[in-house]
Amino acid sequence: MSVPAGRATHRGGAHERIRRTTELVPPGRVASYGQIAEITGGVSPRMVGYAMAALEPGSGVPWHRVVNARGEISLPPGRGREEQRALLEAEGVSFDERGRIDLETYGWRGPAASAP
DNA sequence: CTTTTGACGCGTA
DNA sequence: CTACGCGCCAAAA
Repeated sequence: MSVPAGRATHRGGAHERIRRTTELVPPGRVASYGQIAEITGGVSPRMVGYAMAALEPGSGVPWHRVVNARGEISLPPGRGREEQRALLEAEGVSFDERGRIDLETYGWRGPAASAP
């Protein structure tokens, strides 16, 4: 164990771990920033947002499946808000009149839900 | 080394 | 329902 100690079990960028957790979200489902943070561990919901903001186009990360705790798209208009909604609707995710997603229906159940 | 820049969540009124 | 404040931390220049 030649690890410097401190930090989580793995080192590397916090963004990298967040990115990996985000990639676990299956199509047609959405996860909140807080949920991604909780699953990643050791990071705050804020950090997830910061990590998403640092993503590059074509990174392969399903960033569009990350929404806020209310089931709304957090991106500001003109910054990809419409694009995120279009991507989600293409996966079968429905929005209500207020532009919100029912997390009880489309919310991701966590990595355990993907594994029997 | 310092400074800048952000895609949140939650409590309280 | 709205509004405001606080906590939180990293990566890039």
